[in-house]
Amino acid sequence: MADVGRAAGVSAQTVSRYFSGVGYVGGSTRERIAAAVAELGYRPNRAAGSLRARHTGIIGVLTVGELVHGSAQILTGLSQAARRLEQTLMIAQVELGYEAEGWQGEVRRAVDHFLSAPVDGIVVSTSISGVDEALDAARAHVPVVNLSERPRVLDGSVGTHSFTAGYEGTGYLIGQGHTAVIHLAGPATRHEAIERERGYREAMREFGLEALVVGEARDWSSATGFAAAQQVDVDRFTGVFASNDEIALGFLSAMERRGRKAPTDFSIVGVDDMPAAAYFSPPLTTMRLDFQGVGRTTLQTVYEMIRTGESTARRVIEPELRIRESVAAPRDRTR
Amino acid sequence: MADVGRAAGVSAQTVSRYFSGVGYVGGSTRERIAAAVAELGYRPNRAAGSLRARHTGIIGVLTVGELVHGSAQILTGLSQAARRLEQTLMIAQVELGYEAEGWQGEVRRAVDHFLSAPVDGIVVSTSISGVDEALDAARAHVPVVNLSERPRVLDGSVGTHSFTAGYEGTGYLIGQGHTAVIHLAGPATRHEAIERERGYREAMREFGLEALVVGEARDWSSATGFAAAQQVDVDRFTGVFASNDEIALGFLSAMERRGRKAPTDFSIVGVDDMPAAAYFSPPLTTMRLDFQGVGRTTLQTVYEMIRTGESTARRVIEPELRIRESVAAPRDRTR
DNA sequence: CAGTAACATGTGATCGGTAACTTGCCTAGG
DNA sequence: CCTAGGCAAGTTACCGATCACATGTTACTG
Repeated sequence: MADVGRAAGVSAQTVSRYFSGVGYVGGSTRERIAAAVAELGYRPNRAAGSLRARHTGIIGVLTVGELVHGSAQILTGLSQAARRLEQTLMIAQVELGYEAEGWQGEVRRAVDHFLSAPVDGIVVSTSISGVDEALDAARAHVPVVNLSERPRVLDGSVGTHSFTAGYEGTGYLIGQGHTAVIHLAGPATRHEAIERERGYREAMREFGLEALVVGEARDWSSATGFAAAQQVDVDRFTGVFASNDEIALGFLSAMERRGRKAPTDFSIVGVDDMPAAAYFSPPLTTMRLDFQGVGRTTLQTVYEMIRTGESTARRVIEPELRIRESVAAPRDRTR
Repeated sequence: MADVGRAAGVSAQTVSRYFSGVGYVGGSTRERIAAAVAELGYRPNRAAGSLRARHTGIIGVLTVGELVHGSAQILTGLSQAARRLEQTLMIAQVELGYEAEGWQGEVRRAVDHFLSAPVDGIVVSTSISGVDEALDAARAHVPVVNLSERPRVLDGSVGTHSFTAGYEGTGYLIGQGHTAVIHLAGPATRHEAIERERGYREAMREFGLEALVVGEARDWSSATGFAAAQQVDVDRFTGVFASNDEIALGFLSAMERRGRKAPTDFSIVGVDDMPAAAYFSPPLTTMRLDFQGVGRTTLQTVYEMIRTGESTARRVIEPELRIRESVAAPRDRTR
């Protein structure tokens, strides 16, 4: 900055004002600085600036496991909003191991990494049981926004409404006349899966129907749905509520091998509305979740918390039923 | 650090040595520092450190458009490798507009943002025609690795081999007896799409067959494949090579509406091997691309370039045929 | 036993900015 | 005519680390 100042015939401090926009810089001075900047190819060094200013404009994003549809879309939304607010995203990924021990340490490491950067705030994308605890250390230093279905601290959290997705998805099936509706659960470690199942159970209970959860999921993959379809008794259900589209796809695939197609032999609804879902065979009726929107409001939320120092109230994004062709009224089996 | 040093009875410089690992720190001193660090909850400030040290350990990742299967997996690979090498990823996204003008400026803005951070290196994930030029400014300051099919500067670039994907995917169809093979192209702005088409054309040419590209793609989505299927003459082909799995899915879906199923009525092969592809109806034969691997070697490459200051030779990851059930020998139409 | 190398630590300058305060000018209001 | 306040800059200290260099100790070597 001193060099630029010299070239423009002003002090470094004035150049600093020119870039930061705080304080006054005269019109002609402004032009001379701009010229000097262009000529020298100068760019301010944010690492230096943030040292004295005590904020970096960096927001840490913690992701869990590989980026699949939902988390990738969330990240897309986060980075859209970050660009608009001129914040920088620093990402750290923790591998999702099944040995409970290792990954808590991983989270702590990632948090340390962030605080050391240092970041102005942290968002935890895709939350798992137990992250909350590992995050308390960070809360003391910077705002933390939890993108979670069941955050331990409600304020300053954002989430989709997975319970509603489960409740309405199942309700739609029931509304079409299905009474034997089974559920294909997602991984039990994930809050989204737990809430969707809870929504399913609640809907079934309200209508006096018996809930039945099929299979055991280790992940959100189609393999999970495929495996569930292989062990299910095809005569014991007419409706299926799947915890996500990918699982629904696996189920569809396995049922096709067993000679059953939706919506004639059974009906099915998923959750997510991944882009491919509209082209499944049949096109899948599903509870759409606006992941990009979730990402955007999440970033907006940390940003506000950073600026104001106060937690905002919990924000929730509601799912929306997308009717396609995988659901029909059940055939009368007694005939 | 001075505080920690005081608590441990040493100078700040020794604490610095303790953290950085360069220079000598005695055993008992090391323990006292560790104790002081734990007690004070101290964490070094990397923004400060990098100011003097003149490197930040941050690598900028430029992504284009929203994170879809390929780019999301690449990012996953990048961040896995980053964690292992103790590098930090800073991501910036540029929106993929169709007004040629705007996005060149966007790239320049993002590069500026990176250089200003400042980052030690830049990787450009998912390259488009013209990014190369916008990147030259950055090359003067830090190593830039281009994740591209046709980089303008070959050294220090990484890519998948899309040409091979096109060539072998088409070749497989031909090998199964198909002579009328059409191509569902990807967006013409993307190098991957161009190379896959080139591979397709080359294979057709070698066998003396006539190439036919159907439809016009604006993106990689299923809608593209769906639209192509609607305008194609079903009697003029038996084989289909799609530029990616998603497009193949759209095509499958539209053909099913027209009463044609693979592999009985036609055969089709895609590219990518997205997780869902194995559960399409029918399970899709496709050219698998190891995107996570691409991400990992890309990050490894920038890292080496940062350390050594020299460009590495171009690295290419080869696709691999995954045979499933969407391809069969063509039915004899004359009968 | 002097000389040298490895070990262990400290001192002062410095990286590139920003905060806080100060100075000087000009205009408007009482 | 004096003063308050907005405007336009400059001065100095400081953010939290690392670098280059200096110093003292111990161990080994010939």
